[in-house]
Amino acid sequence: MRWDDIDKQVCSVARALSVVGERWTLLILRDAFLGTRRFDQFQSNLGITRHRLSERLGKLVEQGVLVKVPYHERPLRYEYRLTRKGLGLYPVLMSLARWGDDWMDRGEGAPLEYVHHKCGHKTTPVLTCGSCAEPLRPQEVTPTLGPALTALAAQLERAGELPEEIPPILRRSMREPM
Amino acid sequence: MRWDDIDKQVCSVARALSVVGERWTLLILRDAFLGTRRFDQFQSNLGITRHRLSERLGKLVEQGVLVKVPYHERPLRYEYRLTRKGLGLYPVLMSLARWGDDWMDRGEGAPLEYVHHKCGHKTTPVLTCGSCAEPLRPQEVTPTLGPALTALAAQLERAGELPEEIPPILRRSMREPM
DNA sequence: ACACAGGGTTCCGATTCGGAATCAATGTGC
DNA sequence: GCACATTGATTCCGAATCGGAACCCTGTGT
Repeated sequence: MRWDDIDKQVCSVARALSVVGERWTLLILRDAFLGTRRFDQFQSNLGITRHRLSERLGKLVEQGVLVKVPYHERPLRYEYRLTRKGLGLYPVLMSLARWGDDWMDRGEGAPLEYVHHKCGHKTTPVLTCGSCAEPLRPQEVTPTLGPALTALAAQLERAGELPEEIPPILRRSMREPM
Repeated sequence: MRWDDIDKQVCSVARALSVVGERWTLLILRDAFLGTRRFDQFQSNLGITRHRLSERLGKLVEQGVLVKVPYHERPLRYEYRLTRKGLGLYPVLMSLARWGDDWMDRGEGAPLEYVHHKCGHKTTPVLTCGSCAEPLRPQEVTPTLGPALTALAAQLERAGELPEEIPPILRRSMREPM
């Protein structure tokens, strides 16, 4: 399978990665969350080539993750800002940063720390359950078929499909996790 | 800058991506979290080529994200299991999945849902502050220099550096975020 | 008229990817 | 004993992607 076909999969992770899964894209977004907005700032911060940067920014705008906002008329200049969709990637970036802090440290401690305004403390981000607010651990979560896959499964059943025609995501979700 | 040099950056996101930022790697890990363990299962679930899969698995093992555990002697066969380091990526995967559910839906609802054993509810993962347990929003968090960067900054100051020699991450972290 | 800044685009050689075939080490069925 | 399957790793090749550098365009400032 070609990489550009992953967005066709019935899998949210695959679909997310079809937008942010290319080289540099998440680093561009990290910079955006730290306040970078202009083409040249991105370019010199990241050390990405102008060509690649332009390509990635274009795709992110196309996908609604960033918007081009004019900050200067004549000559018309745009800056790139996170949309609500883009801001939604905050947990992804923070989780990556936390994992990097925890597991990729070189003995000098974390590069950045994060102060949470509400409580005034340095924060350690934790993924919690939206229902009970407990930390979410992989061993304590069971994936089940959601609407999209139940529909698909029913459809296949009506068609009287053979086992080997079950799409990967269904096969996967039928096994016991972890 | 070449992509394989990003692990040299003083940035946790960059370091994390040097391990999990290549094509397919996060999809392999998604499968691992759903219970996939054997080479051929990964291969047929993902539709990745054997060559690429072997390469990616090798790197993940090298980096300590997966371990090869023998599940059959003679012929010696290994399966790939998540280590503690690998399990630490759960928030990254869940956040990606949630973002995909929220923003990449095609009108059929989520592919998978997740039941949390503790509370018995379908869970929506939320990133919260480890200190005050409130949801963590980008606007309410200020990044500050951590140990690694304060040390670096002090070092540069002693050397009496010129502004343009300030490394990207420092330049970034000096600007006002968002 | 000339240099400069911001924001790209074009071109080219190098790297990586995808697909398919091949190899290899052990079994298993008959 | 021999064909065959399993579980991978390895090789080869054409296609796609990447990295580096040069070039372009619009407007400004002098």
